[in-house]
Amino acid sequence: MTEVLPHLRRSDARDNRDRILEAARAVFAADGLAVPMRRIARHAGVGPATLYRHFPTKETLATEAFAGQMRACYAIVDEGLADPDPWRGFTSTIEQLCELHARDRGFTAAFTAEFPHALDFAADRERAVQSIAKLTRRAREAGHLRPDVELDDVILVLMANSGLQGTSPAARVAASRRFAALAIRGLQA
Amino acid sequence: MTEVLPHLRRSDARDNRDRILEAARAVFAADGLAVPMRRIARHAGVGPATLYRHFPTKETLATEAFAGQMRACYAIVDEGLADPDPWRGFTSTIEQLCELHARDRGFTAAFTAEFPHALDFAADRERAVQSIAKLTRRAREAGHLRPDVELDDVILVLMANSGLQGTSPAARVAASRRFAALAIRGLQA
DNA sequence: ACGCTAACGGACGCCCCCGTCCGGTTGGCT
DNA sequence: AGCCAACCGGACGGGGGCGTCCGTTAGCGT
Repeated sequence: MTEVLPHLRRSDARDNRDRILEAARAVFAADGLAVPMRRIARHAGVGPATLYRHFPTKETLATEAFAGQMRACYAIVDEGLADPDPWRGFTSTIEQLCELHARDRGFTAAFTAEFPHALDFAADRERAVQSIAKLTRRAREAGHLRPDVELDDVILVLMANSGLQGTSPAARVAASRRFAALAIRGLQA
Repeated sequence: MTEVLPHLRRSDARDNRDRILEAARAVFAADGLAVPMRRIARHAGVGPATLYRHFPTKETLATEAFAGQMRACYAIVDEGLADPDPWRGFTSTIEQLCELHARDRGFTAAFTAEFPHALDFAADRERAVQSIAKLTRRAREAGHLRPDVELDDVILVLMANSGLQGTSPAARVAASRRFAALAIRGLQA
């Protein structure tokens, strides 16, 4: 009963955990999800066993590593919904989501293709998709989108955006920006 | 001097070569370029050595396997250029190219990302790109495209299209069709 | 200061893919 | 029919990623 907080890790363990997550974010963002676990371990200055102890699978690692990006996604769509102007809310959401995905190769892969077999993202993703649906409906009903535009069309745009794999991150972001503008015009009434 | 046709292979060799190419087309189309060479060999009912003898590298194999698709690409853009209506030529080219890429995962990868280090496609690709540029210019000058649309925008659309990786081929084609329509509207004046 | 145990990481065995060698097979020509 | 060279494919050694074990280190509580 003395164990009020039973699972506080030791300080070095916490440090390592943080370093691993930081390394994972960097490596995933640069080279996607298909990198060897050991590379992340090396980048974090940690042995393979330590990596596996903290994160038994790549899924668990990715889930935690991308938690921030996931929150950013929520923030973007929530901000879009909070905008009193339906059209501006819609367009800025699309633009920002596209840019976010362009900045991080790994997150894109994790978000769209989910994972070999369903990530913890599934639920989160669902929530985000619901919000995007709401955003889309609102913009359409305000007469800014073509009447036949559905949620699926917006998803289509986001998926297509993930195909923009320029060499440098800067090129990806630039391409993504142009693409978002083009896609928005394609959806507009 | 009796050797009028010096390099006619033996019949079994030709058969195997054909079977390998057929297998490569099937496997590449279904699962992309990142498949083990041995899987193609097994699918063709051939030993690994035979595969490597005919095609020393994956590049050489892919180049020959996709020769047909490459020709199809040319045919599409040439047909577009031959169309007296610049707009119809432009749109039908985009639509057909998108569909072609949706039907074949491997070809998409080979065409866009080229290859680890430049495929024989490079020259062919260049030729196709030139034609697309011509097609784009023509449609723009006819006033059907927004004045600021460049070749790069069309390339952007084709690259984005390659990001549409639905599970089934049918879903990919469907998504691709919708996407092409959306993109064309986005480029239109 | 000291011991206890959580935590570390080098090393191991496993599996899959790669590209090649070589003994056996078979098509094609006389 | 019989020869010979072109051709085949099983087998081999190398390399790399995987997930785990275990002897050692070092945080933390007393």
